[in-house]
Amino acid sequence: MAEQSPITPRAKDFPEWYQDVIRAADLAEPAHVIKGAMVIKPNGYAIWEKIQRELDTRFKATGHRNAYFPLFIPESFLKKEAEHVEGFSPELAVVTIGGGKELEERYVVRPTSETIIGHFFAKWIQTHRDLPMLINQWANVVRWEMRTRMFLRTSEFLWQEGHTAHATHEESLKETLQMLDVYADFAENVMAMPVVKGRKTLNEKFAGAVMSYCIEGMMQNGWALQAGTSHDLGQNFGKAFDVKFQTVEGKSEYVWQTSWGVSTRLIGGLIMTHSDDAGLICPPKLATYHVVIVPIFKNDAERAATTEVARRLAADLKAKDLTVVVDDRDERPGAKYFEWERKGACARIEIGPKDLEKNSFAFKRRDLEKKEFVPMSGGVAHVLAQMDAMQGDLLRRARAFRDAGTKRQDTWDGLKAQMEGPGGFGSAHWCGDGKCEAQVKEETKVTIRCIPLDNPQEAGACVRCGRPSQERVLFARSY
RNA sequence: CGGGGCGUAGCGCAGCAUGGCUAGCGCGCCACGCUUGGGACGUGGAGGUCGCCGGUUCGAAUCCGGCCGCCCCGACCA
Repeated sequence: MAEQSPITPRAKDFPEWYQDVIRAADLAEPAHVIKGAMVIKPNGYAIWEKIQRELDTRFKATGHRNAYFPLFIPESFLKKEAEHVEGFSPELAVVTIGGGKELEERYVVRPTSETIIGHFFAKWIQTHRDLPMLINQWANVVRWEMRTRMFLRTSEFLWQEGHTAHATHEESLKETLQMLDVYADFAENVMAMPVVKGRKTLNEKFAGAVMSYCIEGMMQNGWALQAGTSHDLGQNFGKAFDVKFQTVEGKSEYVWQTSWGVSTRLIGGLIMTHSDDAGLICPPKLATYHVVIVPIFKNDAERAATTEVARRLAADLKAKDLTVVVDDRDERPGAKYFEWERKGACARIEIGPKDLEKNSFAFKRRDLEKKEFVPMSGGVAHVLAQMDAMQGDLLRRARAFRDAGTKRQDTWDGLKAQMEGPGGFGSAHWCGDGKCEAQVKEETKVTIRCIPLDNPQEAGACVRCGRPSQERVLFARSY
């Protein structure tokens, strides 16, 4: 009776569990009045803000500068790169009327900004001295989706898109891989989400790119999540938008470009990597609430005493840059515990009459079962140490899960059995033929997530057709 | 775009095949009391143009017609 809207257990229905966690933690809700759209609520947006701050710092540290380009893109721009328009046209929102009048040229609501940025790069870049051009944009984009899932796929989403131009392919490729490393480092060290860095197959690459690279994570249901992409655009957009520069030798050449992005989808990945049946679990580096302190009392005198100590401890913790809430609402303690667990507070501290006597407090980490009693004297240090420990433990646990879910498969039957059963990553040989890849997808809904970078080269036979192969790729169901 | 479902209080639903008086229930919300070391309880209370438009009828949440919207399942995607 006490429980309001229970969270569906993961084992029973994973997608339902996912929605429940988002609702229980008050991260977001479907907009309902707009098809496929969502409202990111303060608890969810706070996570995005931390993601932004961390990434933005890393982008700046690698020499990039932020800029902002228009939301609307002339439809003709999209059409300048053949593969690009073909890839995106099914999911475009198009503006046909402005100010009550039919537009002379229709505007596309950006699904991504390569084209409009290409247009401006052409104006901004004249000589090799203007290169490299290193730009990032924080923006919203719209892709008209049939199938929506909160954070993972909505018709409008928030993201960051880096766009750079270089004098040589060597340089642009280096940039592409550098940003992939930035993403991977961020995913693991901030989100505590282990990822595989890899190269996309030609079927899976970005429309208009020469080669796409990605980081892939494994969610708790064994599905893969593409958490970030970095594209080597070659000279495709340079040629489409006539982005030329004069070389040192005085010759005119097209620039070599890259683009790379991560989106609010990361929040979905965060949820599906760490959370449990009790609700959200968030690594301290991204958590909205680090510590919640609940005073325990039986009468007004105890209330005053425990609340006073709770406030003092809260102040000490806040001084160490932790986000702390003293929950002194007139509710039963148990109800508060469940609420903060749902919302993903990293730790809970209880301070009751017995603690005042012993000059200690009760400490419970969100990701661990046990509750421990900590002397008030070293209390702050203990909490700080536990935040670090939790950050590390979450990554270790997620990595162990990912590794256990990654299996070498040398036969088609073996791979199929894994994909139809527990899922996870199937590491298997592939001949490199897109037809084989398509066949696999047709039969099992499984796709090649990536060809891991630094892949060991070994002789083998394609798991589908038996033709010779030099390396293994990762197969998985994906979002 | 094909298949299915739904629209009644903030949320979840009942009521509707057989029209009828003042439209119910659970949770949540507000007030007061009592409680507070893992989801308490009592009493009182607020809250609805029944998705929209039209029709049938003395009378429509309920029957008929149209429209709109959203969700879920399939082909595409960060």
